[in-house]
Amino acid sequence: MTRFDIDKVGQLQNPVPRPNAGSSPCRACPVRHLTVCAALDEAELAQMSAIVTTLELSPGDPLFDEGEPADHLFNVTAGAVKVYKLLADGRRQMTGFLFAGDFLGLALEETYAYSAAAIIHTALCRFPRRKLERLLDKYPKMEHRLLGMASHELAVAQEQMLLLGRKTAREKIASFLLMLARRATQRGQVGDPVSVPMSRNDIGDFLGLTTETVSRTFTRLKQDGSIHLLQGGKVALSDRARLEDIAEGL
Amino acid sequence: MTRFDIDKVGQLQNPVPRPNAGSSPCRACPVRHLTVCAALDEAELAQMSAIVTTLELSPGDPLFDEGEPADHLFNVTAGAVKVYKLLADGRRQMTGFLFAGDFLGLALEETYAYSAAAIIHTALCRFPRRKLERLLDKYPKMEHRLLGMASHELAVAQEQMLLLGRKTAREKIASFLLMLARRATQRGQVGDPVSVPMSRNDIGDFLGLTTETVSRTFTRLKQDGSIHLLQGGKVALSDRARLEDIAEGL
DNA sequence: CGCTACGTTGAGAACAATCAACCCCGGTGG
DNA sequence: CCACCGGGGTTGATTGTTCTCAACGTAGCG
Repeated sequence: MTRFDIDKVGQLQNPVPRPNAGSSPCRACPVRHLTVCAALDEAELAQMSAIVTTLELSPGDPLFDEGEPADHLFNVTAGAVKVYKLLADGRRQMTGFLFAGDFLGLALEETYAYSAAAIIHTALCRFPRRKLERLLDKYPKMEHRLLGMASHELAVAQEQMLLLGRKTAREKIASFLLMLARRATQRGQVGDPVSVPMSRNDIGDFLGLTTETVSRTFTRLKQDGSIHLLQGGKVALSDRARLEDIAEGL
Repeated sequence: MTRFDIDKVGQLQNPVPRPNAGSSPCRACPVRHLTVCAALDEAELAQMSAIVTTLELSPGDPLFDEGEPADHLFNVTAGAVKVYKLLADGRRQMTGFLFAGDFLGLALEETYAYSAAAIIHTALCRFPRRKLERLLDKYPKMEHRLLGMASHELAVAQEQMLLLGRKTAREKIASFLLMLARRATQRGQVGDPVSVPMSRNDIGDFLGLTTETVSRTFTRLKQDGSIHLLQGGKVALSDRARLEDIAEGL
């Protein structure tokens, strides 16, 4: 399937933007308020529009691999992306999941420090790094906003270190579900039956667990009545207070 | 002991700077080339000098705690600092160790998202956040440099997630020693008998291990001939190539 | 000269990993 | 139309790495 399946990407409100379509595709961007571009005025937005192209990915499609020249930065406009690092023997650590409005490529190095691939059908904006950096020089306000985002990413990363280093499987899963719910709410989607579009294996690689342990832990949370597993990768947070307690280690 | 023990802080080349001493204490800063301040011209440096104060900490002294209003940012000029987060029941995750030249407080939020304390005798520069932010508005070049640093921190954090989520105790210790060595070299100190100023417990909380496992793993690496434990918390990397292989999971 | 903090080592327990079987579902092709 | 196949998910049995609990050694400091 190469055609973009709009039904699979619930959050996509508008027709898919085409590469360089119209005078200012960014103006109509459905996720603009969520991301870097929110800070831009008309003139800046026009400049962004001039350098941006859009692309779509099918489930599993790689976006880039660790070590490649980092020629582009991206903004997810719909769908879901996984970001990960690998060890030589294939062990994998997800470093993040990205959804509509999330920015990708903040590490402004010469090569990508991680790999990225689509989880489901996904639409992105792509910015050439060189050109974007030139814009940043011109508009410090954009750089300021980027610093704010990097700063927030850093806080998230530290929270994830706490999870990976010190939480039990049960606490990890609870934290994970609550994080997905919180982020869904932030971008205006439903947070309670929370959408979990990634596989058990992907979740395991995010939480430092195996597929089997993820599956078993879901089962036990279900038996406890803390959650309910629904159709289509949705999870109902039946007892959110309990989940919060579990996530905090109480 | 409240007096600053200069012998314990090998990297301190100059007399300890005093609060607001001289017209421009930053000009004489021994670690200026390592940090944000490297990018500054004379005028900017003078402005930094005007808002900076210095302070010293004894081993174990807290710098700030998670949740406190984030009124200050810091720059370590000598010594070593640990940064960590806690769970309600006392489980602790170090999110980083800071040495001379390292910047602290990049998360520009209203409150600190983590706690920080001195490991050994430590000297720091302290910047009021409000005033520094005003300087950032005025000098985009400084903000640019800060973004670069945040971006680098992000890459380091992702590497640490890989370590915490997917590496064995042995691989974690090897990675840790090599990281300390690399960073010591970068700031111009000796990297081979590498200085390890933090306790086994601190190391464990950084690597997601217990004191005992850290100790046992050191012992096994010593038995293998990969390392030698020396006096004064120094570790000789007897077989660095082997350590590199272990750290990569080979 | 003890006290305390830190480090090391040992024995046993526990949590998660591994190995393996099975189910379910969707897609494919006979 | 249905049998086959493959991927993802669940569950079970067993293993193993790391944790826990405990004892002991050592060094620094009052």
